[in-house]
Amino acid sequence: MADPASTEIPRYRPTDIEPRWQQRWLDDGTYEVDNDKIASLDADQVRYVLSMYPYPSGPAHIGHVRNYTFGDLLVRYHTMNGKTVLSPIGFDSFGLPAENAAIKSGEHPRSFTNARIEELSSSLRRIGAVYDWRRMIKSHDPDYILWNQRLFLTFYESGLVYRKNSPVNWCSGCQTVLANEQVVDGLCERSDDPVERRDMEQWFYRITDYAQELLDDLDHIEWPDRVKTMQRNWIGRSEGAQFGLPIADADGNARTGTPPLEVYTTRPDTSFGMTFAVMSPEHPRVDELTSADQLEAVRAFQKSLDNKSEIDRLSTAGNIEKRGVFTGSHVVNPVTNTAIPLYLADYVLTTYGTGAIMAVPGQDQRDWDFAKAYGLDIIRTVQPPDDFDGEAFTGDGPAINSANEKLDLNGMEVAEAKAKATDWIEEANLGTRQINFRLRDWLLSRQRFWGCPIPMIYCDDCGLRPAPLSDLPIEAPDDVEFRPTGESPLLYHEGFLNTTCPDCAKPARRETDTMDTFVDSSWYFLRFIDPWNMDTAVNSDLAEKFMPVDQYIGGIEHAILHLMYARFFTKALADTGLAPSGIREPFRRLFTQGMVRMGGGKMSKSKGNTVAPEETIDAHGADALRLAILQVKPPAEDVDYEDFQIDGCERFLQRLWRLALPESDLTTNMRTGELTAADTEIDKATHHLIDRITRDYERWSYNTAVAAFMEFTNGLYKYVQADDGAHADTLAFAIDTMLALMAPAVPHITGELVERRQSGNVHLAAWPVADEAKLVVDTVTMIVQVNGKVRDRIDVPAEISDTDAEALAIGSEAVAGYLDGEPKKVIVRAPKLVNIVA
RNA sequence: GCCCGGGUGGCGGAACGGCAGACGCGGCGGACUCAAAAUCCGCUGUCCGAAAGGGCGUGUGGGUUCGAAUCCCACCCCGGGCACCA
Repeated sequence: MADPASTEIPRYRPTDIEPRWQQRWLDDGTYEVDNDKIASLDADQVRYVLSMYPYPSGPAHIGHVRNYTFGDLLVRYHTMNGKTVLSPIGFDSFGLPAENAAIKSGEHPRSFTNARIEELSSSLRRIGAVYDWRRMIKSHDPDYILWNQRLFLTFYESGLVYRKNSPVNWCSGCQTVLANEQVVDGLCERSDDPVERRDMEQWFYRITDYAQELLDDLDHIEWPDRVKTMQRNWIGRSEGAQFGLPIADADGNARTGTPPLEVYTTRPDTSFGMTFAVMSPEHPRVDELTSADQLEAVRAFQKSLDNKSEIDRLSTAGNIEKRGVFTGSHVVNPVTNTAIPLYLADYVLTTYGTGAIMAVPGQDQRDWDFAKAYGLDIIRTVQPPDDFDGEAFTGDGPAINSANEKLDLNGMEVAEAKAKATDWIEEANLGTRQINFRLRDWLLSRQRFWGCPIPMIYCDDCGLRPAPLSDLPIEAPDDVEFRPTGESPLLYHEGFLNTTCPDCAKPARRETDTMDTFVDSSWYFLRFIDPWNMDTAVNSDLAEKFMPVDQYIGGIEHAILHLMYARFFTKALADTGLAPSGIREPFRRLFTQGMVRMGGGKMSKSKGNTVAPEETIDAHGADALRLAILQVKPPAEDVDYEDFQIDGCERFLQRLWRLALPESDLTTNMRTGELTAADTEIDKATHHLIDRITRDYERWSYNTAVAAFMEFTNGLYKYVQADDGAHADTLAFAIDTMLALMAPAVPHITGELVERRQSGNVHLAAWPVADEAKLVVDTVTMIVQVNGKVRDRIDVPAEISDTDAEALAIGSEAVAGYLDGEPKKVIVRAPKLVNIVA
């Protein structure tokens, strides 16, 4: 016999309720922020929550969903806390994949990209993420191109832009430049031709001007320590000395009239152990310093590096024998006054320091390996400890073998020896102390079509000229043909190429390089503040209100490049007057969420292992998917898609629905009147839930928040099914409170249930506040340990004194058997623990 | 190779230096059902034991501590980044 009541209960059908709520959020403009209302608000009433804008690769994959769920939860949470929350969205819409698609299919990247943006926008709406869509920015919007180009020109005027030669990956078969990603095992992924390194004149941003500030300001932002550490290491500040090694003549004496070879070292204290020197194979003085009989070997060595990546070159794996070559020349170690051989080695880079090093095999493992391979001398200048069984010794210890007539370091520890050696180098006029950074200037030119054109003009008479502002935006043309080789169509488009010189009005040609897409993403967060403004790139008044971004959310894979470039842009914009000078950092707090992996590897469009959320949403609903994302792992960690527990989450939402629905079969008979002990328990648990969820949301512990919801719901099921049933008021408060706490996580079902319970719009409701008095616990389970092992548990009053706690523990029968006479020591941590050391 | 993370039951995970394994998945059992599904309730680290109870247990090896998953050192394995994928 079927229960007639149960058939009448409306079922939880996410596909029925979710679209309605999504439409409502759009229609009501709940998450839109009007700039004209911002002026009257205090900074504390305004929040700026931003998830990194996505590259539009098509419909969202599950990695996107994870990212945007975290951000959406925060937007909704802060909104319920009474804040005005700026939550914009945009698309990083320039880039290689659209160009590759164009080469394959002939479809113009613009229409291709716009279609992908539509798909991605639609999936973002379908997961229930809320944005102020009116502020949408696409990197390829003409307006955004215009301001991007204006910023470039302003930086150019300020001396933050320059040109120099730099190597690119060149495919001789395709006659085009390849991205690193397009080089597979040294071959072109399109044509399989070998890829060589070729020098080209390219554009750079002078990010190194900001190296010290980029380093220092890390101390003032709330970012994960690991990201700060990665950025510090990337900037790579080192203190050392730069000095000259005189070129030796045939007799081994310093040659006159030839400038010495400049080297940089962080360990000037080890100079007495310098037994050879090494130049980068690209060093400008290689030709000058190569002897006739070594010329052939040097040329062959240089040639062998054409197809070697920097990672290969810096790697210490592989046989060192083929990684260097003797130049045939010697230089003089100015400290020992002896001639030492000069080599080239692949692991010395022109981009760092002076492009030449002094080699000290005794204290540097790579130099040690090199010395062994080439039969060079090894002199220790730091005494290793007696039990040291390694090769090069890089640790601290007293200096040895380190004295000449004027300088004696022997016996000094490294720091002292370093200071003294540096002083001496300066006094002896050999060189100067020097701070170096590993950070290199930002190469922003790309030999591509689908990017923001660099607004420069080449005139045969006037040279390089900035494009006039009236030309902006300079857009990539629509009538282009993509060649199968991947060459940029800009190189052949006469309409784009031909212009006139802004100075002499003679025919001139446009720059065909476009900007790195990291340029677009380096300031979009500033444009979101007032994307409609056509007077200025950044609305400074509003920027003062909104900036810095209170919470920036994105993948850990952006820990270095994007986040460093955005920090640089923010500082440069402030210094060039384009943004308020006080805004030195873009993102006050950063959260880097882990990646969603598939079969253990990174999920990406290029690997073809993405999972579309659409089917999951159709089958289980967006709320179940959101909940599964929150539940499966701490947000900071990588997660395998296989581990998502959608079924369990959907089941939980069904349980919630059944319990919270006004016509629930579980709540047909409820008590009123006097509260019982059980009611008080539930009430206290409700206040504890408020406390716990608030703290979990604040500390990004969403998986434990979901556990708390499930635990609480299980408790309520027991409560309503108990013999004496639930008290109507207690239960209503418990359920309404939980729905409010869950609203940021699962916005559709909570919106629907609260509306059906006639409790209003949960998303506009105030965030619940716990009653401190109800959080007080009066009884605690005290742990009694003997030698660190748990032997008893005793319920004690929360305010128990140390003396009483100890007496209780010693008197415990369970403990007696483990004690042999007087305890040696008793550690008391009342009321939680007593440890007896027997 | 270098820089940065991570490693806890069958699985995802929880745990201010203080009860290891919350919560979920899976599994097992029970209730309901003619039956099944769904739902509801219970059990579920491992070894010994009928049970009570006890031993062992957080990648491996050492250390600090009254007490270590947590702090330190070394090693192994997995992931991210390495400057033109974004």
